[in-house]
Amino acid sequence: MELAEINRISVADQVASILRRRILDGELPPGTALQELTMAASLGVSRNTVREATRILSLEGLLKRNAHRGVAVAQLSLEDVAEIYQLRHLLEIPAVLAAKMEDSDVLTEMRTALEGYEEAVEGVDWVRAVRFDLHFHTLLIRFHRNRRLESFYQKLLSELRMGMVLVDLRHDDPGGLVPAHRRIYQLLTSGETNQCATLLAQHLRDSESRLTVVMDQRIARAAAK
Amino acid sequence: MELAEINRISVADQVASILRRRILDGELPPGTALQELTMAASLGVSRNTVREATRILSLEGLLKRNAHRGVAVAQLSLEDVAEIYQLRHLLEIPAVLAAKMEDSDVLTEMRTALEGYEEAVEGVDWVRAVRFDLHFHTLLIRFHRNRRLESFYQKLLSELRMGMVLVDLRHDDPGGLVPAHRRIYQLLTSGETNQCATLLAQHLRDSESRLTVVMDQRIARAAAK
DNA sequence: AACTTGGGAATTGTTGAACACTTGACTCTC
DNA sequence: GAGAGTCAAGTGTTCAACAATTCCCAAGTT
Repeated sequence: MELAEINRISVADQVASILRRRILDGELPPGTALQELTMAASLGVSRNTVREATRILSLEGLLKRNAHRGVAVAQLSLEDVAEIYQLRHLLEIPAVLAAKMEDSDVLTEMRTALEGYEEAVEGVDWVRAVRFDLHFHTLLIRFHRNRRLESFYQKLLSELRMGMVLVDLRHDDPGGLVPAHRRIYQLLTSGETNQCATLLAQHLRDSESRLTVVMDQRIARAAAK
Repeated sequence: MELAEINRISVADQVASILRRRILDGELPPGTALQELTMAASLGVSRNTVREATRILSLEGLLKRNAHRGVAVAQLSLEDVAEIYQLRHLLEIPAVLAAKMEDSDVLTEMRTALEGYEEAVEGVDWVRAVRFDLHFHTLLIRFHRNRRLESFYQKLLSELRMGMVLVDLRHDDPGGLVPAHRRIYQLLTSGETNQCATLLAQHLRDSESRLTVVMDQRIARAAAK
């Protein structure tokens, strides 16, 4: 039986996926206004279907709806970043502390993510690097073995990613955070979870301040104009 | 200027709210199948609007969509309950540990919730009691001062509430958990957060086992039939 | 010149009807 | 009874229309 990949995904969900990818890859930068009719025409679907898709994405936090004013790609504020990083601490630290020897499946996936990260940095592919960076952290959360938490976390990091792909490369070094990831991975494989947790906390603080600095500059530039 | 409460909520959102209330109050028990046309007619709105509402609720986890098979009120499994309680431990314990003296606003709200809980139990109003019980715990989460976390937690407890309002009263004492809440509140007001955390952990285990027992019985009865 | 005041034009919110497709039950045959 | 064909019911999607709201711009007022 060759029923493998029959298209069982509704059109609305497919549209949502397409838009999600475009937003997360930076094709649709934060603030971009989206028109229902235009999108419907360009995607070859009806307006109703587009509305369903935007409804999905606005509940995910990627789009922002304003009644009668249309939807726009959400824009992270500094408060949003602080909130998200607070949650990252709250959720990632206990995750590594809960890591067990039985979690070798997660560890192998983390190795793959790590290698992808390093390759992307070598190839100067910023979008890909961010994707692998955040995927690595999503895998940390998997130590909790909790599906609801994973999907919540995915949503959180998606919001963050939206802000990160936009940072100007000239103001930050994409590869600067690779060594920290490598050490975290090593400490996990050797079972030194406590040491790993402290390193991770440091890494998160570092990552947050990098993002905050860049966003500060952007905001200052935007205000000056 | 008397603009106070102009209706700025879209019809779809209103429909979603109505359905949400009916589900959480147990009017629509888990497993109930819902038909788009029937709902549209009974609510006096169009089918498209109903579809938007069901989309919202399915993303919240209250409804479950099956392609071409309609939507039904979600049904909690024992695994779901375990997952949710794992998250309650992960999130509520650090919340009370983070409680500060400045959080008196939250404490006064907790007092109100506590009183409502006690009244509901006296009046043998199970639905109201569960609502106040879970609202009390939502307030604990507020110590984190994190809006994203609060909305996630609200969603989690909604799922739980759906299962709790259904428990057969003959198999459980609605008021059994009141004293624990009262003590938690007292320990918070006196700033004994560490002691409060251990009591809370015990309370959560207690609450989980109560729910699990009742659900086990329901499942056994359903299987026997 | 700054401020209001009306129009429209454009866009979203909502409706109703239509049609394609899937599902589930029913019947009919062997 | 088991399997194949049939059909009604319901969902997925589209389309066209209209109502409601916002935005913009020109005209008038002070």
